[in-house]
Amino acid sequence: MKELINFILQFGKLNEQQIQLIISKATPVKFAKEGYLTEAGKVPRQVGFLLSGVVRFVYYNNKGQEITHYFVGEGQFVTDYARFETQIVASEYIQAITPCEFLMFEKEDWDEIGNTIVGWAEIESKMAKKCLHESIERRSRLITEDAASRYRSFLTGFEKIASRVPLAYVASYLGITQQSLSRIRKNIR
Amino acid sequence: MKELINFILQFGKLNEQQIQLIISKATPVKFAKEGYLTEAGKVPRQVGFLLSGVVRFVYYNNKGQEITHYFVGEGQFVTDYARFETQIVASEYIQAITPCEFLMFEKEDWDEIGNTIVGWAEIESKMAKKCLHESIERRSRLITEDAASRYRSFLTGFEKIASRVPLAYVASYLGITQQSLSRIRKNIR
DNA sequence: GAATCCACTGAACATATGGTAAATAATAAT
DNA sequence: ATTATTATTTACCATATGTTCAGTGGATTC
Repeated sequence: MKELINFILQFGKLNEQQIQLIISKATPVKFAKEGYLTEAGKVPRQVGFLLSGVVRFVYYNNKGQEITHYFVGEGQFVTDYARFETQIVASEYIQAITPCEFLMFEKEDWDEIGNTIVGWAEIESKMAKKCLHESIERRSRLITEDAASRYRSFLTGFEKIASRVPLAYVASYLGITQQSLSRIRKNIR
Repeated sequence: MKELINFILQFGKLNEQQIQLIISKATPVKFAKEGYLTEAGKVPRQVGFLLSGVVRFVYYNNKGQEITHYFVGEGQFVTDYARFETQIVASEYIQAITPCEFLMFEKEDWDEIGNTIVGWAEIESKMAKKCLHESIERRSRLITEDAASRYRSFLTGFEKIASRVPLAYVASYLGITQQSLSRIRKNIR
């Protein structure tokens, strides 16, 4: 629980009562490897705070290609934010790459937290803006760096999880083929 | 003013009093072509709602290359959100590509709006999440589409402003050189 | 209206990455 | 252990895009 609270405290203050409210709504849930936290076509009903394991965000683009667009490791919230909030059918999958442990929040409880804790919307807004900023940075790398240097950025940016992610997913994330990434890895060492 | 209010109403409800508060804080401001709304190294003090003109978001990456990472046309808010909010020194420039007319909000007034209007943080949060979602989509195109098809996406996605943006900026946005874009344009027609 | 500047186009060659197909290596299943 | 399955590496050639350099056309300035 400590990880969860500390994570949130990065974005705003909470008093003891508010912390207790959050904790009271969190349910420990485990996912097996390759389990789906969110599936395209379904409405996301939960947000999870990832305690252990690695997760990827996946979708199929209009050419039917599977794109892994992000990885999340321990110590982050995981959900299809936009669709969770609006309760619209998701367009992406969130899949456990390794076995995962979450602290899970149901939509109703999450809403209660939002309605009860003054300043919660601001906390969420800050989280979203941080994600936005990171997303812009990632796009930037895609434009200005070649695949080898993007792979190096991946290795440092996802240091703790890099070794736990299959190469094919990493290649998709980097925007190259598996074969290219394999070639790059050979030349880097 | 109508454009401004309608834009905000997409993200949440406002009563008449709240609308009046927002209007009372908006100041019309004009920018000449190539003027800077925000400069890297300075703390952004304003948010502008763009009434006419086109603006680009620019930064210099660690290789010193100038990257145009986004365009905004009429009917959108324009600022370095994250830096404006946190009042941290900006890392990017926001530059008028054409002469621009804004409804400008000073930081203090924007804060007052935020503190006065119940539900404002939620509105901002939704705006940020929408931006985040678009940002992810753009990254996706970069990964899965070749330059020609990205250019076509640009033409439709920025239909109203495409013709007003110099080719070099578009090329930078698409992640290719000016020469490549020129070549692509030749082959598309 | 000449001179200057800037945006854009074009061509020739270099290179990174893709596509295809196959060979190994690692992991899981029996 | 053996087999079956999946993940990764390799090799070959095709191609999109980069790089460099030059040229053209349209603005802008004097």
